[in-house]
Amino acid sequence: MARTKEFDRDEALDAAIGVFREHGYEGSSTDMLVRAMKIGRQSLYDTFGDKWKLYCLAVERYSGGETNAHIAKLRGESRALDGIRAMMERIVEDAAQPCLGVSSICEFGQTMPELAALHHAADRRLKDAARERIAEAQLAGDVDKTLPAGAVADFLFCSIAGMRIAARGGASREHLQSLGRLTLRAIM
Amino acid sequence: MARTKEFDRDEALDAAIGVFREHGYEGSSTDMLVRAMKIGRQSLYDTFGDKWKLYCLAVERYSGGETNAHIAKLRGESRALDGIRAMMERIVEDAAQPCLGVSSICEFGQTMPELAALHHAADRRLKDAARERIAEAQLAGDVDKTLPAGAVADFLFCSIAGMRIAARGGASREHLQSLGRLTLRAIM
DNA sequence: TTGCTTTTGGAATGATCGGTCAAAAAAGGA
DNA sequence: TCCTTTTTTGACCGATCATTCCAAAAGCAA
Repeated sequence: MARTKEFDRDEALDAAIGVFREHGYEGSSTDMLVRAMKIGRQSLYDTFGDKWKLYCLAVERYSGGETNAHIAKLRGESRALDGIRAMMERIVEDAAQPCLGVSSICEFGQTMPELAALHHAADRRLKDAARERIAEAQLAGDVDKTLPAGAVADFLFCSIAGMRIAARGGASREHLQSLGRLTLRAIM
Repeated sequence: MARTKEFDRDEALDAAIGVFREHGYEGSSTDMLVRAMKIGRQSLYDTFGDKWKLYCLAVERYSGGETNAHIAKLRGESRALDGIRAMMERIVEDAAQPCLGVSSICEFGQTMPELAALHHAADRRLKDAARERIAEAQLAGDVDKTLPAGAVADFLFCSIAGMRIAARGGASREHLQSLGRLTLRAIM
């Protein structure tokens, strides 16, 4: 049971996430990855298999973290609508870095089953949490009761994806805030 | 002034657009392009320069066409709100094929000035036309008069981008229709 | 036909790709 | 100290990349 240095796997994965977010899968070379992850080339292959497996792990970790962050904001306020608003505000705050989820869907669509499965899993978890809080806001009279909570959740995440594209396309902070406001307006 | 066979330049460009839409820039090889465009490899380089110039031409042609289609729908109805609705319905109709504009922004962000300039130009033309029709709908009492027309236009295109991501992620037609409905609801 | 131009296809360029190999170096436990 | 395991390094592999060169083929004008 010999213990040696053993670099931090999650830390390396985070560095890989950074590269993939910025350049996509095809645009990221193994050299770029190795350099950013600050590990030896062989360590990458020993630890993560190959570039594609590393990418899938990166997407899984990234969307898990993003989902957690979304849910934390959703549940972080006592009033449900405030939680929803906090989630939208976080999007504005973090819009400077591109979203790996959006990038991955854009690059591969539904052509890679294992990737689509990852997205589907994260999506369901996120949508369930959102629907719950939306229903609560509807009971409180803050969100239109005539709208199906699932449709509202889908709309929120559609709008979030659009805002992230807008940000990647150069939209200013004020611009994004305006988009967030109109999104909330749609569900009230 | 010798006239010879001379393949159709626009037709070849359309074929290239098809490849780039599906696989992005990095994911498209010159072999794939040459095969799809049905021209010799040398003709590609003689006519379009190199892969990057071809990509820029493809994006320019694509976003020009998309902008025209959007504007045609916007102006195709006598009632302004109906024009806006028609534009949103076209998104649902054509969502099966990925959008080269979204893909290009996602892949390169603002890192390539010539590409960013293309997007900016198409964006402005589109936004101007939309703002005009939105103001008209506001006068008719169909769109909330308290919202700045420019902000409404931005919101519509943000939502359109989100819907296209959703479609690429596997959203059904009904799903997309619901997103379109909620988008319109936001501005009324 | 004779010419000129355009298009084509194959071969070849050098660079870079993802991935492997083997040996050196480093680190901790004994 | 020595031993074991992990990590790094750099060379190396075949494949593929974008691009170029060149000669053959094809189309049109005369």
